[in-house]
Amino acid sequence: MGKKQAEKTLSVLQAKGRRLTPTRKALSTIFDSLTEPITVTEILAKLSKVSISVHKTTIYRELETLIDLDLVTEVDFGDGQKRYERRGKHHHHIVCRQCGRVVDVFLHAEFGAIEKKLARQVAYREITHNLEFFGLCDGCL
Amino acid sequence: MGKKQAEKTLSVLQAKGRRLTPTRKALSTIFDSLTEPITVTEILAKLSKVSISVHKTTIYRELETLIDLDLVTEVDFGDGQKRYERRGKHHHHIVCRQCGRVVDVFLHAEFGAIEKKLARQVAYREITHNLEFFGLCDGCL
DNA sequence: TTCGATGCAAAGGATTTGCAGATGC
DNA sequence: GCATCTGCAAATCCTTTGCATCGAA
Repeated sequence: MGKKQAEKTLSVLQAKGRRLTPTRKALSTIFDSLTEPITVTEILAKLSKVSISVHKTTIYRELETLIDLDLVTEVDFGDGQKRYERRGKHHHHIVCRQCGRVVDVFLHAEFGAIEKKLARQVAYREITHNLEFFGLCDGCL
Repeated sequence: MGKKQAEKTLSVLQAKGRRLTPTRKALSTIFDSLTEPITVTEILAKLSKVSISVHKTTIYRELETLIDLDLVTEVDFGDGQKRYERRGKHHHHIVCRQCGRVVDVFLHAEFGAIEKKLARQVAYREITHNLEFFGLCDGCL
């Protein structure tokens, strides 16, 4: 998926007056290597593998700034921990209930129609949504 | 919406060998009065209003059994606390980002089509989903 | 030098677990 | 009487906050 977006991320950070710390560089690289949303614990593990020891709190704060700058988004699989992925084309995910494997799902057209219909049904505006699918992947069947 | 489903709920509980405790009766009545999914804290507050003092733990355990018996479902608005509502016709919700007001949304037809298309795209089976909408309600605009 | 970044300890909030005592049936 | 319920204390987990120190620019 994304590769070399790390540089772009870092330059945005710099443009916004943030500093290019080692942690920040490493985290950006990690986001490039992802194929699915990642949790804070998983981020710490990956940093550890590269011999970078950072405090949990720092990661939470780092993610907060990345989200503020629209570089990263939060993903909620409803299992009590937040996941994060680099912001890109809007999409959803399907998660295997057994092994947790995640695959991206693109449903632009279909979902656009649903939101339009919804806007006609309810008196709400500026509608957004959170949608995730769950199932059993081929490997687990 | 639901009224007098309390009795049905209680008879199912009884049929499954559960006891009809005061808490259980009161909780069932509360579920009848709901117009939107409720949190554990809100349940405790409602019980308190009827002068019933129950421990938080009991409510968690009670909800667990109600879910096991398919009488109640969990709803996730992604704000860190679970919500519950009596199980009925499958639907979604739209939540006001400002005041939290919740309105039920029914999108059977449309969503059925989406899941079919999804099944063709990915190698996952027994697909379910979690979908909630957010927006600003007319009162808050 | 300066202000953002970081570590550490502690606080918070939701949910879970173990266990002894209470109670519906 | 017995199995289920319940309350209480404590433990977990994830995330946030306060504060003093460190370090990038």
